[in-house]
Amino acid sequence: MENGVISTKAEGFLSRMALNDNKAGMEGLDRDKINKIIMESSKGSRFYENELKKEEQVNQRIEKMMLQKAKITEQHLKKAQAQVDRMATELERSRDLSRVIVHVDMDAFYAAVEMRDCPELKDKPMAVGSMSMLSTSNYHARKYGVRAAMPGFIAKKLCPDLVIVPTNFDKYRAVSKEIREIFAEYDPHFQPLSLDEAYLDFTDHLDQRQSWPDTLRTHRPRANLSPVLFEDSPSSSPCLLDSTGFGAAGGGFEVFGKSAEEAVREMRFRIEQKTMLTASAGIAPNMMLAKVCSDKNKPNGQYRLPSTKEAVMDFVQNLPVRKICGIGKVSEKMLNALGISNCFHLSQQMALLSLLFSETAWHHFMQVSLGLGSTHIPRHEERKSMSTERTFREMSKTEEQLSLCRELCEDLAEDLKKEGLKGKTVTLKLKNVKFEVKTRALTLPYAVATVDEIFAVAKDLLKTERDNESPLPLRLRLMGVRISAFASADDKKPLQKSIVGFLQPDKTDSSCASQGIHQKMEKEHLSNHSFQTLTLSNCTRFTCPVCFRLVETTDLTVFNKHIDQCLSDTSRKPNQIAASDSESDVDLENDHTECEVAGRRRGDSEVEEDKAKSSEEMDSSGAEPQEDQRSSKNKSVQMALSIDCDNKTVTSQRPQSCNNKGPVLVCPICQLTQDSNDLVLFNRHVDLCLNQEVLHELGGQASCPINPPAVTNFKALGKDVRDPPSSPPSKKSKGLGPRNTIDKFFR
DNA sequence: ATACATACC
DNA sequence: TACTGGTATGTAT
Repeated sequence: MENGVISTKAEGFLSRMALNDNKAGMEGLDRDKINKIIMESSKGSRFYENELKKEEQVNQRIEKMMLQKAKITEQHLKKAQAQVDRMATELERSRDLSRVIVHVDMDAFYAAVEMRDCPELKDKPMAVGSMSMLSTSNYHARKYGVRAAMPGFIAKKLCPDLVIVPTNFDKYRAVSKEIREIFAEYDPHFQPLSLDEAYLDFTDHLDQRQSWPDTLRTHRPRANLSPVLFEDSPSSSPCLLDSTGFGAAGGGFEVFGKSAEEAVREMRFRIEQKTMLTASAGIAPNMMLAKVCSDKNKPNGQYRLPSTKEAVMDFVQNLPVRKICGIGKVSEKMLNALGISNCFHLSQQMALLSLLFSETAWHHFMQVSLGLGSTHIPRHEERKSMSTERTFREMSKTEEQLSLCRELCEDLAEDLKKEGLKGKTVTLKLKNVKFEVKTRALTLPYAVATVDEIFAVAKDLLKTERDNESPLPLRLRLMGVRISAFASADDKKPLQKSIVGFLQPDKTDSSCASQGIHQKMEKEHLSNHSFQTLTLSNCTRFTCPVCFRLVETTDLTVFNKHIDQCLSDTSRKPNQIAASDSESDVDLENDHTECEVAGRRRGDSEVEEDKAKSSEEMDSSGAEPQEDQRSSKNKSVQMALSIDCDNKTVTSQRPQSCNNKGPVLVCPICQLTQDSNDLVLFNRHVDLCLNQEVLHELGGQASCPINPPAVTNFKALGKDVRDPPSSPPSKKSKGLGPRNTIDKFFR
């Protein structure tokens, strides 16, 4: 409690709105006065009302926790304590103090860049951002309580003279590149956390450094630097304060020592020379501690925590929990409710925490309270999602929402393309004018990347939300689209393996199957191999992956020709695959790019089809041509299968060998258990799955995001498959012609 | 798998 | 007038 989360009764609740002065340059502010202004600026706004609501939720969580706590007996605690102690011993044994981990963080990065480039700003309170939101503020502005994540209009009330500079990301990125070049010299495997921040493992550098001659540790000011950026900086690097001319005349060299502190000081010196911006750093035996340390002497300072257990424990005990990366506003408040405000309390209450928090949470607390953290920096991790979102003034018109949605999908598709990624899960994010946030996601059985594919899903999700909104319209202030579940090598291999297994269930032909596993093949080749396996195991007839017809030949060339034919039919047919492009613009009345996603969660497609079509309707199902509506849904699936080749209904076949499968059929492609034991239906389902996979591999042009139905579920296929959203034909034929593709596929 | 909350910059 | 945008992860269902 002495940490003073709650300092005035006025904010007895609403800790989320109050000033967050847990930040360098914000010590000793008149918090009450500042909070009063913040509250007055916000009160009554929709934002404020929503914060109130969220605050209430947190309070209830805390209440629930306190009730739990009340039920805990001495017995429980004793047992928990024993477990905690055991674990502490275990963790203690794993303590590694041998690494030297550094966390570097540029000081007020965006603001500093702007000040550097506009000297006018240097002695003014300034912030980077807009009237709506600030990204960061300089130290002068922080004295007024102006800080990152505060809206500009409130900042202006706190500090009427505040200058707000718009963000200039390209510039920050350029500076970021410069500092990363320096980081790389100390640790080629450094981990960037953002444009201005990184973890480095200095251990190896320091080892080498011990044998370096002075010359390698000597650096000279390259240019005259302006006076310190921050008038109140506690310290500055030695030897760069010569404002009279070039460097420190003659004696402007500095030889840096061999210690960790010296190496880090050198790195910061070089950053300042190169960018005219200052950085702060923390040096510690692990990442968790290094991060806290870098904040300690901010700005333009560094702090080294010695690599001894005593120093670490001493440091940690006095650490407010809020300083720990991962403990934010809410966790802090929950811990405070238990009388825990620093890490000493944390260690004292560990048994209790183990009973009140999830395993991951209390394990984290445990590590923190022992001063433990990662001692090696994880290698660059692959991204797990990609998203784009936009805030705007109230938007209620369906057509505007749709076209915005499409725009977002376009941006996302473009970004995906840059990184060559495809994902299976599309998530739509909506925030209404009351600041209530909703996310709606759908996972497809295959990865997608194009605008049309993503939009088809996002639009469907949006439509569903709109349909469920009780007093229409949907009044939005933000929309976002995210894609995740990226297709990766890890993802593909087991999948392909299972296809092989499926195709040869009773053959002991291990040579073929194991080839697929042993040979290190690229994704494309892996699938290629699967089809070879298919054809080889079936010797005289090949199944076309596009039209599913059996081709009676032993000659791969002949078979390839057949597939080429099918594929070129695919891209030519104006009414089918390629049809949607010309009308891809959002058009409420004639939106034939609509691709219903089958198997939707609420199972409401039948309901939708019955709905009367209104002029404001996103749904275009009512306007769909009815010619292909079948009395038998079964038949529509067959139609779906035949689309790419011709109009004939084709029954696909599978090797007899799979007829001896047991009664429970699991599709090897989508992994879903099928309800029916009918092998014909089952085969058909697998065909559909395979077809989609393959068509996507062949260039992603030919299919729309349909969930291949379970054998008992044939919803919504007839229409969707015939009228899918697809890439423009021009794009399709470019660079990825059928000929090339197939050659690559089969050779 | 989905939805929502928390956290970080 | 006006309270972000991008990513990861934890928690609950």
